[in-house]
Amino acid sequence: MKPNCTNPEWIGRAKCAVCDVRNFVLFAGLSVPELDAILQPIDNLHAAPGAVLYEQGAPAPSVYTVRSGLIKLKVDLPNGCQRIVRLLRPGDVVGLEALVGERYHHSAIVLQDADICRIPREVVIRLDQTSPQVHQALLQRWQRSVDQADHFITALSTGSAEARMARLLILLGCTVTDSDFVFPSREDMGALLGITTETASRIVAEFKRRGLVHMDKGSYIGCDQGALSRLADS
Amino acid sequence: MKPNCTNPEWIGRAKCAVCDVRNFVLFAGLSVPELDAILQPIDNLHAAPGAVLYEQGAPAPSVYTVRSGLIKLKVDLPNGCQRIVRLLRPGDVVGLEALVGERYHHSAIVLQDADICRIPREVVIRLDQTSPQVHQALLQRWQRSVDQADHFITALSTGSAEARMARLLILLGCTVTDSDFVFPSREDMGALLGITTETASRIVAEFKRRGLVHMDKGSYIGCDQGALSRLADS
DNA sequence: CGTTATGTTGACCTCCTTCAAAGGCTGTGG
DNA sequence: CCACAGCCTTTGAAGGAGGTCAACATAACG
Repeated sequence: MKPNCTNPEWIGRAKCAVCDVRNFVLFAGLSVPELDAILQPIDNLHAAPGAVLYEQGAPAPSVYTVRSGLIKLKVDLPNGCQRIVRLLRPGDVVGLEALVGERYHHSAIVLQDADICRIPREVVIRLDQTSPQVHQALLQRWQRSVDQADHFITALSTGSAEARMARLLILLGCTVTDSDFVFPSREDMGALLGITTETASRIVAEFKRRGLVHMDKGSYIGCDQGALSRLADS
Repeated sequence: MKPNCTNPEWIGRAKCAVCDVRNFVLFAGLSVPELDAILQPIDNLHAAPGAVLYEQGAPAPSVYTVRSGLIKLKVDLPNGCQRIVRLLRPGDVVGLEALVGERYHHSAIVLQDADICRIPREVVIRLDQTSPQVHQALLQRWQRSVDQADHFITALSTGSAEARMARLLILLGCTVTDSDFVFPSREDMGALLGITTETASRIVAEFKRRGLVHMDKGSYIGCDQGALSRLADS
């Protein structure tokens, strides 16, 4: 068995040179020698749901890239409530604020079994300065964060609770490539959409009754994309 | 009268070397010779409320820096509604997506008399590659966009309409340095907070009755920051 | 001075929250 | 294997917050 990031058994030093997602994550475009020079401080992590990558307000020494799984970025509000402001999926970069600031702005928590690379900020800063490709990729990731935040405003924080839920399911449905996909908890759905847990539960239950989503014992099977899209545009 | 960006009469070629906001906008850190080399294609614009810098989906040739005034970024939703996803103020950069993409993602519209510099994307891209200071400033501006978007999610799209309005007034209150500050229309407030125009009007009227905000014929005078903060944290 | 946008207010009703209780799944220990 | 606790989901009932539609007031403007 050769060490390979795609092997779930293998945790530890990342081998980005043989990493399947290398081509669409941060280091796309680097040559193998370039990669070797910076691989040492990079760690590959496998995290189960509930694992915390970092906490809001904590010192920010590292940036993370998501190789598989699903991560939520959560903000604690002054009144004690919580709001999820982003969902991060394979190819996304987490904690970019580490490159320009001292502390993380959110708490990053694993929602679905995740394979993650942790990269010291100094490594990324140096690469950003020496490699035009990495630099360009970095700008694109930053813009991607902005786009995702905008999507949370326009799609998940606007309109009726039903329409928001339909849009969330469409967003999540895009990730259904592996069959072990599981729904977020109703509580997380509420925090994603700015509604209560009960309302989230009611709407999902109603969708199931209407045949818009199919699931067996909590695990996702499929959904009626057309009907959901119609609800989303209402 | 020497040509100076801070002179409202003077519109046209920007003289960033003598620009008062140079030190806190994009080109901070550049030497005067460096500035001279890239000033030619930069235009200084003075825009009245309602002016459109660019439209959502249009080709994106330029980036803008805000020297004074207030700009809104608006998104048109599939159902015909509109949502404001950001407010941009002096020191902010507008249309960063031009640097990594072909088209603008929002419509940028002037809310309050604005003084703006329009910079061709090629100029910024070149500076980004040649000047470490500009490069660093660019990353910070991008992160700032993310932070502002997050703030729209957590502060202006979460909680009761009353609490959102209080947070919006606090946000706007920070800009009250000049006395010609004017409130956004109730319609814009609704689009900012994800509520209807009528609800926005009701809440503002109620705030005025309760003495939380003071205004004379639509022009802002002052507000009770303490009481607003208490409402915002409810 | 009429005309048109914008702000305000009322009445009604829908949607969502709140509080409460019941049902289901999982793990643990007897 | 069963009993029980704990957590999450579901559902109910009541109330309130906000949307909708309409009328009216006020300011802006030619």
